[in-house]
Amino acid sequence: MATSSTQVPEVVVLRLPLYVRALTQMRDDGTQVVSSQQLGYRLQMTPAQIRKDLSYFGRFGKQGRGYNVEFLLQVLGQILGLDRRWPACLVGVGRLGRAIISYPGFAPEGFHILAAFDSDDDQVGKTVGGLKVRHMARLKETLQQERIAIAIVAVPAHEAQTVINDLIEYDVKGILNYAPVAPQVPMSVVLRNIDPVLSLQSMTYYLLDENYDT
Amino acid sequence: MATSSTQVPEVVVLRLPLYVRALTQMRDDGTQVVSSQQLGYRLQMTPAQIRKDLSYFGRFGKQGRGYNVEFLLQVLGQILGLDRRWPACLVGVGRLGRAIISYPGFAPEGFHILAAFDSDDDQVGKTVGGLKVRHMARLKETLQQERIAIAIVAVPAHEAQTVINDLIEYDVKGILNYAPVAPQVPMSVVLRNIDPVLSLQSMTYYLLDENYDT
DNA sequence: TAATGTGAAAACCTTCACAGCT
DNA sequence: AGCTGTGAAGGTTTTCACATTA
Repeated sequence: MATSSTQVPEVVVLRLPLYVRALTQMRDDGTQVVSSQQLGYRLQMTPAQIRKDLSYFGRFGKQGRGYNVEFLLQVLGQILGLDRRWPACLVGVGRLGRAIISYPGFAPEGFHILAAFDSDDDQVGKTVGGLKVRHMARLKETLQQERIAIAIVAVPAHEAQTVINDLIEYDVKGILNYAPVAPQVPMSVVLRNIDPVLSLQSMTYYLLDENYDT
Repeated sequence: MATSSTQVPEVVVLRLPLYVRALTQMRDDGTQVVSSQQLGYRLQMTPAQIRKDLSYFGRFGKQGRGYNVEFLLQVLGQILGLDRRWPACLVGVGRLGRAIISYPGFAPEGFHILAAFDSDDDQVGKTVGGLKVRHMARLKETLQQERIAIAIVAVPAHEAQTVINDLIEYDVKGILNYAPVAPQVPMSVVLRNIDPVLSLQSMTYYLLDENYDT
């Protein structure tokens, strides 16, 4: 229960969802107990790292046995806040935005897109994926009414920073940004970028012949 | 020119595309010279880090002045292999796959999706985003003919590992994986995962009140 | 003067190795 | 016997600070 006073490294927090994934699948396969060894094998990481990561939050295993999958899942869910609903909104209902709205992977994990916005008057009023598109002018009002803390941004690159500034002004705390830019946000706001082109551009470095190992 | 014998840290390689992005925009804005200070401000990182990162590859700046934007862009493009075309293929033409095919951000960066595959016979033969969908059985043949080294995977989670195994068998060297799994690949293959749910699940940790700083 | 490039120091993260519990 | 939890060691990455050069 007692949150450790030592600050948890961000890399550790980034790995926890990976553990949740693997554990969920193991549970669905009927596994009841798992060792750091087994989990590590599944995720291609060392058992020591998994144990160390978990130790930042408490002592969840049983010596000689391992971790109870169900229990560990519950604990990790609580640590990450996955035991709640997270209302979210989408800004930008172009091709990408539409794909995001219809993506069926968010809701089962508790992320519910409750509103969609666009600055294009031709889009406003239309229904996309069951949501009536609202004008950006209604951002503030909607965020407050629906208690939305998370925004997903899928607008053109040149509009992203402006949109993000608005979102922050209206108290959004987390932003999942799909626009190919590196937005500036205050430290109090959590930003995650989804950028396949950047991923490809670092990948190619390793595909060049010059960089193959001897 | 001479590739340094010291191995470049992966974190550094992951940051280079960020520099490319920022520099490209600066160039388009008419900036000709930039200091590590200015670039750092733009990307929210320390000037020292930028200088150190670049120093792994050579000496590209001028003391007292900074870096020539155009020149640095050219150098970084060469280091990352962005000065080539990268033929790629897509596996899985469901909702997500279709969105990826129509995403206009890949081609301008040299990533060209030349073929699309699906295991669903109802999809095979249809045209999606200008590409005729091929059956998975034609994977090997096509990859070799088109000299494709990069595959984009957008199949359901439970099919991902199988598809990826095939791709690797047929000599794909880089995989951009959109399926919500942690696939196992040999070290010789470069894997990048795009997983918005994982991003959200680590974000929420910081949105919980208990974790706010005093 | 102004900014790079870089050894050295500091901070950070991972792995080791083993005491201790089941 | 087997595996966790964890200090300590080891390795990596970031930051500092300054000699150097345009």
